[in-house]
Amino acid sequence: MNPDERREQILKCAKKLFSTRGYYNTQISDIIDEAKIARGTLYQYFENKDDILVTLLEDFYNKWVKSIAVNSKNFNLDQVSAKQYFHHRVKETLLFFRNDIEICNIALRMGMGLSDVFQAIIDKFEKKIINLISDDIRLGIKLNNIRKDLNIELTANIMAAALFRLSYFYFVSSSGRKSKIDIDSLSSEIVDTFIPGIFIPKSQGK
Amino acid sequence: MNPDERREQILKCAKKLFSTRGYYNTQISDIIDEAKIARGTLYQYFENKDDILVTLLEDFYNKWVKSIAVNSKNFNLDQVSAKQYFHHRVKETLLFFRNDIEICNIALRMGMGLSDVFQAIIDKFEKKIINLISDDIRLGIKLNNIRKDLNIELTANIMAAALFRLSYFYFVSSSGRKSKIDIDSLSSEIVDTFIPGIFIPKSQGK
Amino acid sequence: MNPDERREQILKCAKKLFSTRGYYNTQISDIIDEAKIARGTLYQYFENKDDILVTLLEDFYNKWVKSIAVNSKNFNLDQVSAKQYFHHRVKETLLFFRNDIEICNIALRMGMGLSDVFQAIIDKFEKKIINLISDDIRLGIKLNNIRKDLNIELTANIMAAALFRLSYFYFVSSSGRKSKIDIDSLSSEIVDTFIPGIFIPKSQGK
Amino acid sequence: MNPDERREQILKCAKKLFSTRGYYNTQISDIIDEAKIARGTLYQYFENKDDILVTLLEDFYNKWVKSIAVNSKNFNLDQVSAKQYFHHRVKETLLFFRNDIEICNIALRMGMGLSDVFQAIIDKFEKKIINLISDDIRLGIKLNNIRKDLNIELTANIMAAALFRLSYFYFVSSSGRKSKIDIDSLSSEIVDTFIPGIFIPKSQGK
DNA sequence: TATGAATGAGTATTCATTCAT
DNA sequence: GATGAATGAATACTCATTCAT
Repeated sequence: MNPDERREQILKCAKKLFSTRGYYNTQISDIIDEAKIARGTLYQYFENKDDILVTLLEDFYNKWVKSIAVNSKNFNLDQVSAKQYFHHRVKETLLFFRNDIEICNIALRMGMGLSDVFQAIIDKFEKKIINLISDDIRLGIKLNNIRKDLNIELTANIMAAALFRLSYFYFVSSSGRKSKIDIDSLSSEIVDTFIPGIFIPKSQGK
Repeated sequence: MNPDERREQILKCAKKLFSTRGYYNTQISDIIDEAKIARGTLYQYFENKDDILVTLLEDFYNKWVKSIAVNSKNFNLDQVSAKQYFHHRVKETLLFFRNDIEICNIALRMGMGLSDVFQAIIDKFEKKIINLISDDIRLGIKLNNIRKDLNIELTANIMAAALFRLSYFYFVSSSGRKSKIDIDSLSSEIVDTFIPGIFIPKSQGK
Repeated sequence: MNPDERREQILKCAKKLFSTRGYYNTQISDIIDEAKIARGTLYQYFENKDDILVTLLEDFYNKWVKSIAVNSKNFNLDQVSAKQYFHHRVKETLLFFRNDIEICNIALRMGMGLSDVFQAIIDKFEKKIINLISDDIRLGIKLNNIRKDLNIELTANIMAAALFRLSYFYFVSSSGRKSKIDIDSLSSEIVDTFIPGIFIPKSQGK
Repeated sequence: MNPDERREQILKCAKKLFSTRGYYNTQISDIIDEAKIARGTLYQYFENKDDILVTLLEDFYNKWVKSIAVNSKNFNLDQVSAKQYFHHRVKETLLFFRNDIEICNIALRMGMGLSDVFQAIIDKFEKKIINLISDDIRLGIKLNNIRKDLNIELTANIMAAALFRLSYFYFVSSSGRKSKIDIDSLSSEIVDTFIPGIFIPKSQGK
């Protein structure tokens, strides 16, 4: 096995383990066991444990940037509708993620590795919120407010994701911004984004 | 300070630290320094480090369940429109999250505490994807395909969140389900969910 | 409950626990739980954990000394045979030990408190040696060398105890004595002590 | 130093310390200091502190079982007298114990490691009981009831050991047996076991 | 006297990293 | 390059003891 292959093999094993157990719950021992190499060998290819994850994340980032460039190049905007373009973008993104689920699991902070005890509670919470949204959608369908052909599971996931992300974005990461966030108008904007795609238009809407 | 207060104080300090540095980068020493208590005191209130996080997460979950119950009770479905109901739900959720940003940061897996090196790369990636979507939206606006009054930042965040979450949901967490996911139809469903709320309807769409 | 009673109660609980789990595997918490008193109360009656065991052992020693004095006084050597005197001594000793099994368990170093894992191995070893001696005795009975009416279990225990104790006494505790121990003559003396009480005399013994 | 040697070295140092100070008064730091190795090295060879003692005890047990097998094989029962056989067994046992005094000290529950304070009281008690028995033997000799050539120290130790062990055996370890122990007959059996080897036969016994 | 919250020195254990072979 | 034994700083956790109420 030549150096490059060995390096790839270590990355592959580390990625698998990081994605499954999380970074902090994966030990160097686990990686060398999985890769069937000696402890010292790993340190010939990577400076330290951090270096492995940094390499994985950088690789992921670079592939992503490259994939965008390729996708954009192969696409002639003049020949497709806006909808087709949107569809294309979404599809390419999903394909890119599906192509390497493990690294996505790491990079999208989905499997950053809490022990099972913690994960269980978080899973319970997420299930609860998805169910709650699903119930609301079903109610809307029953009351003839929401499209009957809606994929409930998918919509609930999008909603939950949007609320999580926006909470994080507006309350945590941009907490230093000048203007305070107005929850009321934020809610309105979210609602307005989703309603047309989900709700059945009413002739005389209240 | 009575036992209940002390317990709360420890939880508060731990939450702050977990949310800032992450669970694995927070040491017991950090917590007791922050709380200005002795090492042993912490272990009179919590079995171990895990127990602290579990308590925080359980508390969060329970508060969430309780808040839903309260919100549902105070709301008379007959007297409001579907849109008002939707708006109410979204607003209450955002308020709940904003009310305790730290725990959300932990529970929503946003601040699970990676060291700065990793965080930097992930942030770079997220910024990239948000920018990409924003650029697409701006292009759509320029081409008169997308509503001019759209909150670009918010929409880009929702899109990104949806794509992350759905990738995780369909490729990772439900990887055991019977039917394979068809990326094409999944993309279509996503596109259909968003288009009506974002795009300007065309009489004769290209 | 008056102070003396409380003190006795603590000693009683501690003795029970020390005897069962051993000194090092019994915590102050265990004692106060068992005695149903507060942590601080214990320290009003005893200086520290050591003090409790020292008190128990000293009490035991003093009772023993006293019991000997009483037994000796009540016994008129002129009116009994040597055998009766021997029998009396043995009986009184056994009665004294049986009267407070827990403290004996501690003081006779039988239950000085190893965790179960260790105890299991030691028990296995002791059972093995007792069985081995028992088998030898049975063989002797079969070959008509040993009295048929012998209590095998009791004899095997005496033998094992003698060998353990003498090993300790001659090899460990008196290892500083001038003359080296001659194993051959030591064995002969042991054998000579036991043979007459166990073996069947032969007309022409080899 | 190869792995096996290192392992042996650690065991040797631990055995020495356990035997001298006792298990609970020996720290990992003491062992690594004694073995002149790093903290982590110890944990490469043993799972934890318990594991070291378990290994020592298991080794001891296995050596013992093996030694019995060897001794039995090398001995032709047909060519020796019962007394010779008995002598052989006793001698082999003593030799085995003397061969590794430290582990015996641990396994025979003689040196399970109490702090000096406790040990002092127990020693006082044991000395007292040995002296008492010795005095009785001397009295018997003076009164011409007991053999003049008796090794008083050895006999007193055997007696004491027998009484300790039997108390433990009948009052503690077999406390679950059906029939209650009759102290009187137990005493008689003990007396009968010892008298022939110790006492001078009388034509007309008092 | 009784209480039990608070203390912190002490202890076992982990695990990334090094380096001689 | 590859190996894996050795390292030791870092860390979680324990538990006898104190002391304000």
